[in-house]
Amino acid sequence: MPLDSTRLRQILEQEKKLDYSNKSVFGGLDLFLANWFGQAVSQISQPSRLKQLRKLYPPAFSYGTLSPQEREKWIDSLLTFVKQDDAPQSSEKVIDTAKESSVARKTLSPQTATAASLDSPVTVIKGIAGALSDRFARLGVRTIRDLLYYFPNRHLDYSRLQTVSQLREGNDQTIMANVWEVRPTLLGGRRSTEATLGDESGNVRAVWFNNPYVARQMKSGDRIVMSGRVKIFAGRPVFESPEWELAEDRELVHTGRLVPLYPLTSGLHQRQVRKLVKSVVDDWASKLPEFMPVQILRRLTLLGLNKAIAQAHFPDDAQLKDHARVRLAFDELFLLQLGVMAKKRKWQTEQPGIPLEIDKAVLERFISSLPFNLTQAQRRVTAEIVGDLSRPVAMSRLLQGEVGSGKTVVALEALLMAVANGYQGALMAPTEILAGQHFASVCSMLAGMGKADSKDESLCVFSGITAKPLSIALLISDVKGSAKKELKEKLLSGEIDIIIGTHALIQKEVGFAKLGLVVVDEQHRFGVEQRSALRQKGYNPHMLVMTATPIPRTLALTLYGDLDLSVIDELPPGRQEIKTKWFSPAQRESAYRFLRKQVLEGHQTFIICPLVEESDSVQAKAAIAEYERLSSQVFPDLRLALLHGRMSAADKERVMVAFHSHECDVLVSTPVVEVGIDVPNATVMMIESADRFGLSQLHQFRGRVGRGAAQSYCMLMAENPSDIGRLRLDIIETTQDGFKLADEDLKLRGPGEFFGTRQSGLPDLRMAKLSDIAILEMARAEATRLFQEDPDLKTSENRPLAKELSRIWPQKSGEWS
DNA sequence: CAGCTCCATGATCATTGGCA
DNA sequence: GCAGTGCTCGCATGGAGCTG
DNA sequence: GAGCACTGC
Repeated sequence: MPLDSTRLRQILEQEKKLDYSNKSVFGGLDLFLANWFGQAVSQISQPSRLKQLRKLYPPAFSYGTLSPQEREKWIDSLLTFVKQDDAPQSSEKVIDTAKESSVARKTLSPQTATAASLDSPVTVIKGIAGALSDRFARLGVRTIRDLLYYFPNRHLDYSRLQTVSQLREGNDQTIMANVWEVRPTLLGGRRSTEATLGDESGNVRAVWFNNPYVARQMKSGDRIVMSGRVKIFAGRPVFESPEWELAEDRELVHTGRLVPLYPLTSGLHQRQVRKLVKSVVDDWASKLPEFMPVQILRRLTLLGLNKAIAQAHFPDDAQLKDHARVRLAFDELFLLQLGVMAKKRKWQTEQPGIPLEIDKAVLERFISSLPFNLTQAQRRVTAEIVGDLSRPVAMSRLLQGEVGSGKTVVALEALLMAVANGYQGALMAPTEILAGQHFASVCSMLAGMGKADSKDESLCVFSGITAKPLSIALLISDVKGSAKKELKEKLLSGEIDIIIGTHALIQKEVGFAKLGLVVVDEQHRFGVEQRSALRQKGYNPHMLVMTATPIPRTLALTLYGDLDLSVIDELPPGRQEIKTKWFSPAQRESAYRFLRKQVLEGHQTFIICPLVEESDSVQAKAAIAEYERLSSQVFPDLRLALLHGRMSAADKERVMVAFHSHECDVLVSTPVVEVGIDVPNATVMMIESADRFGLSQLHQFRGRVGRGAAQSYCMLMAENPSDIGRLRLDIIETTQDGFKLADEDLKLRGPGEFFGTRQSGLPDLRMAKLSDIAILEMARAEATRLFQEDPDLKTSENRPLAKELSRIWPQKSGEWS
């Protein structure tokens, strides 16, 4: 039987930290040592070792009487002694042969016997059977590996060991103490437990409400480590339902260290999960194969996988915990990146695209027919897109640009190129309102260069632009049966050149004759799946995705690594700054006065009500209520209108049209307006509970005004913003740059709002917060590099990586671009 | 709205002692 | 498979905030 | 008291 020295080592290390003050154990080390050596003598059989032991601990030995220097020396020699004892078990060389026998003999872990693997169900773990495995399954944990990757939400810092006298009111307090007394008691009518414990510096009480059992688990005289919240009660410190465990136990799990806190589901207990994870980490973490190529590990000085996993759960210190997170986050982002790049390469090589010839004449004529000049950025982006179109590879490009930066013009250029080549183009918007607006603005842009011959509201034919007449159609659900049918037929026959609509466009019944280009507006309302749906239909058109949501470049490149990126980072000249200010409740009246004044001057205003998501009845109510309050009490004399996501499309449309034509002055709305209504006469955007929106979203709202010549304003109402809410408001007040705001947004609230990575079929990001740009960049750089060197990951060095990759990525890979 | 998860909350008595 | 035993480990409740 | 391992049918 090998000597159990972990406890001894803990104490000795502790003693070292305390500068050999003989305080690592209450009452001095001697008592403990006597005990330990007593056991040691009885367990050691080798004569030579016994002799060493006797020498270290002669009969009259007393640690307390040694000088600090002597103590240091003595402890060091004791430690070396103990290490010799451990050596055969932990030395790497011997393991492979020695392990099986020693493991089988020593730990009675049936896993090793019954060929369990990392992918075995959790039920092979001792302590998990039917009920528990179901609960774990609810958390997505089915296998051993899942459990290893089941990371804590956070850690509690119970690592600072204190004496009783040092205890202060507060959260993460830890002591090591003797139990003087434990008894069941009645607290607030509940059967509870109360204990008194003490060390040499004083006593503390601990109470466990509603928890009589503790009294039976703890005996007076036990030495325990206790961690938790201390409150001052009647002038004395008291632990409230603290965590605790016996000090002479083996390694501490629940106290006295950085303690992991796992997400739970009902029926699982923190301690239970912790214990299970601990045992799994101990038994299995070292068996995870390292898949990351060594050069990368070295170059970035990343932790090895085994260690990272272990440290992510039970870190030795905060720094290691961080290193572990970096390593694991890197894994996620790196694999994500590799996967995305592989997909891109796959579809680019497998399906040939349609090379379009660039009709410079048409392009030039279009540009010069516009009543304004293109900005530098627009020209640059046009060139990028045109370049893509002319290649025999389907374009897949993300076009970012602020509201009002002129994305639509660029899109239209691309569409014209498709048409000039005899192909069709489609423009898809997230809502019907927007589709309608796009239709209108596209028509008006074209009006400058050709004669319009508008057949009806949903079909417009231009002559004089391209060789044959150019027809543009709007396909939305408003278009009635017969007309709709006709449109579809014309689309199929190729008679319609450009079609504008919503998701309906990619629904099954709609077919195209020669689809050459698809432009998708507002990416974030548009799933990756929808994009790929088109490809599934056998078309392989060029694709341009437009978004007004500024995504920081690195993030965009990673999440949408399958897209190329173009940014219009310049606004047309003469764009005004929108004056932005937040109002406290006390200033509400003056805000209303201001708003009224603007209306009286002939302008229009928006009021946004606090809805997080549309299509929710509760929230619709909020908007309705606000609308009623405003129209009856605040602005009875003004013309108000209401818009929310619960209304039928036709009603929405009607309201929009009415507002657009200035039949009303104030539009009370849910965030549906976020995605674009163009009302140049609107000058005020008032946002209720502004602190509940993300910066980017606020910025989007703000983009709804200031589209005309008049000075425009954004008024942010916030009842009592939290600190970070307040911070956000300050930022948006002073910043007009959407990209900066997006960055700030990431820092302040993480990427959740941005895009759920979840629904997109991408692998989970558990450890990686997309806000750690540094890791993102590393991952991207390494992935790019690797992809260049060995795109198929077929060198022996990269094989394990390939395997990991295919494990992480959902197999149904054909489904999206 | 419903279903979940997470988090904070929950409660007192008695008692003290010995000197100049 | 199922029942019985003995084991270890165990709070209950309400409100808050999030998500389908 | 819930769940689990283990035992004995």
